[in-house]
Amino acid sequence: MQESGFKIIYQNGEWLCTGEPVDLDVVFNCGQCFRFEKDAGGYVGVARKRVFRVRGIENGFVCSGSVGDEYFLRNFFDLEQSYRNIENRFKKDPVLAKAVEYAAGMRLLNQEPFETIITFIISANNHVERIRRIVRNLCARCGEKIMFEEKEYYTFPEPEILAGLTEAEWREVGTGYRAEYLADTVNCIAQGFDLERFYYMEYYEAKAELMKLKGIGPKVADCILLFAYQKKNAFPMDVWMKRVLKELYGFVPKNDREAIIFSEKTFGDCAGIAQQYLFHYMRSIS
DNA sequence: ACCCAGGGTGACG
DNA sequence: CGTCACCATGGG
Repeated sequence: MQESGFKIIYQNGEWLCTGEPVDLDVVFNCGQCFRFEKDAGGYVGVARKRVFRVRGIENGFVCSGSVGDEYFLRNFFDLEQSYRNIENRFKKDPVLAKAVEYAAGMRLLNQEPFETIITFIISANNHVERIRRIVRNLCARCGEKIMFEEKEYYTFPEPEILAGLTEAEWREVGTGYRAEYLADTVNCIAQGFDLERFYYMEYYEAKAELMKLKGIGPKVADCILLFAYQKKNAFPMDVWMKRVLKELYGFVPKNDREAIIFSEKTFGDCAGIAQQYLFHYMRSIS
């Protein structure tokens, strides 16, 4: 891993994080995270029970609010990893170069596993804006209220809380036919299905293990492994990525397995990061 | 009215 | 192993 050289300074009640250019519009709209909303002063959202505001500055960003400590920022914004270095590597591929140019300043966020699991079960066969609304409904109904800048925000509910929801109540939140999967998976986790082990588990084993949960197939498992467990070779193969392969690389795979093999060969060990640039780029030009 | 969305499940060969 | 209907919801 290439060091990014990020420096974090706490001054005047704010956390200054500088080291590489960061584009918050890309970070929060590239489809990895559904919990941060934009306003005149940047983005505000909740992660790991902390409510905070982020705004972009030259060569970095600034956070204010209940951030807590420096370690949280380093982890959440993946500050140990140099994305400038990755972007330069990706630029050798002419297609990726365009995606990187469009989405420069992207960073993968390290999100909380349980939240990521639930969110991406909801994401299946769904629209980004609708996923946002469903997650917002869920948090407002079951999360803990936190006041910030005179507004209400809600934490993502713990497994024990969501285990109390009936399938009908999951439907009321707007999850549709996924309600059955969600009720089952949440109960499984609340009863002890261990989520910590995936941090240390090898990618393929972790993927197979995650897919034992209802509502988690190959694609959703890859999203969870990429967005929560830092498995940067995980490559979520969704409809947009199939369009990328077909329209930008002229490759039409017979099935998902073939598509993933092509992607591994083309994008290497950081395929998941490449996927994120491509996902954002493909959606923008469609 | 029709098509689509960061797909997964279960049934059937 | 691969294929395929079906799934609830709302926006274009």
